[in-house]
Amino acid sequence: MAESDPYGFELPLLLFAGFRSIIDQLHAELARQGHPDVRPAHGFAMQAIGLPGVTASELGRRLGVSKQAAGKTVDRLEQLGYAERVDDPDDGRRKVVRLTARGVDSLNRAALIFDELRARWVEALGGQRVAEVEAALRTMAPASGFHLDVAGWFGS
Amino acid sequence: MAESDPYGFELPLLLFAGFRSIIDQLHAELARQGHPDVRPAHGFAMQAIGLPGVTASELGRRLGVSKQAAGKTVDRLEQLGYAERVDDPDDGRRKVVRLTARGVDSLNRAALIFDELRARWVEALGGQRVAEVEAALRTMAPASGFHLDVAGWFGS
DNA sequence: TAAACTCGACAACGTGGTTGACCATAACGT
DNA sequence: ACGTTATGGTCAACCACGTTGTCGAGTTTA
Repeated sequence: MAESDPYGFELPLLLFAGFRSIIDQLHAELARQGHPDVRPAHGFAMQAIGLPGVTASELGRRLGVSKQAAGKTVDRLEQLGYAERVDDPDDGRRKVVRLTARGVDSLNRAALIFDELRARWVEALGGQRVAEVEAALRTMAPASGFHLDVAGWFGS
Repeated sequence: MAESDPYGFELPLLLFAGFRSIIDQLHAELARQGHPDVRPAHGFAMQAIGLPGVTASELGRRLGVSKQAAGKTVDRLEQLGYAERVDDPDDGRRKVVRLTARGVDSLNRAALIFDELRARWVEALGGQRVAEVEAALRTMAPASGFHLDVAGWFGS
């Protein structure tokens, strides 16, 4: 049992608050830099698409959602000008989703902003403490291959 | 600039993975203990309702969403048997949302499970390291009064 | 008492998730 | 070579949860 000092429910709250504060700051800065329409979900989807591009089905697998849901996200990204669908010449069924120049730009900027935000943590806490937090989290919750169906996961 | 070791984008991923892993374990255990239908969003809403109960409008304020959205969440909780609406005798407009016995039970169980999950972190990392993580997060992202419109926030 | 505010509800809509169905195309096993 | 199976993309219907706008009923306040 853990009748230690803090209540156990604080830990998840803090983790979420940390996550949310970083993502909010990212998108505020992204908006300032010419990408006001990107939502968190779009950023994660674009990250999953990557430079080589993917099919909608594969995107669904990476994001942990159905291919139909992935298709809808691609629709949205296409409509916002961040991705495009091109026919695969080698496979008549496939349409490869690729990032547009604008999509790549947003991803590059996001990477820089993330580095900058982490630097602020280092400023406030020291590099060692931030590294310790990361190490602790890596131990308890590997961030590899997790699902990004945040909206659906939390709600319904 | 932060051209240190890890890429900055890993930190938010780790924070989210930590949050999600705790919440997922909580709900797996909650399901095992007789509450299979509670979703994360419901838990947060019930936490915001609390033992004294609130009006839907006030709940919306606490959760950072519109009163209509809060009302829908209450509909859902009512339908699941976790909350009920009772007329306020002192104010003909108000209907106070109160947790049912089942709602209170789920909240009590959740508190115990949260403590237990934190204890697992302490087992794996040591009490001091967990406390340091919490302290770091408290510094960077106070968990007080934040918004729980997770689904809407992440998506649309 | 009249005006202003608040609460709860209804409607319409946007976004993103789900399943189920369907057709076109590839890949595979006789 | 050909029929079966698997895969990819899309359409339709539905659900959950958020939004804004409107409205009637009840309270507060000037």
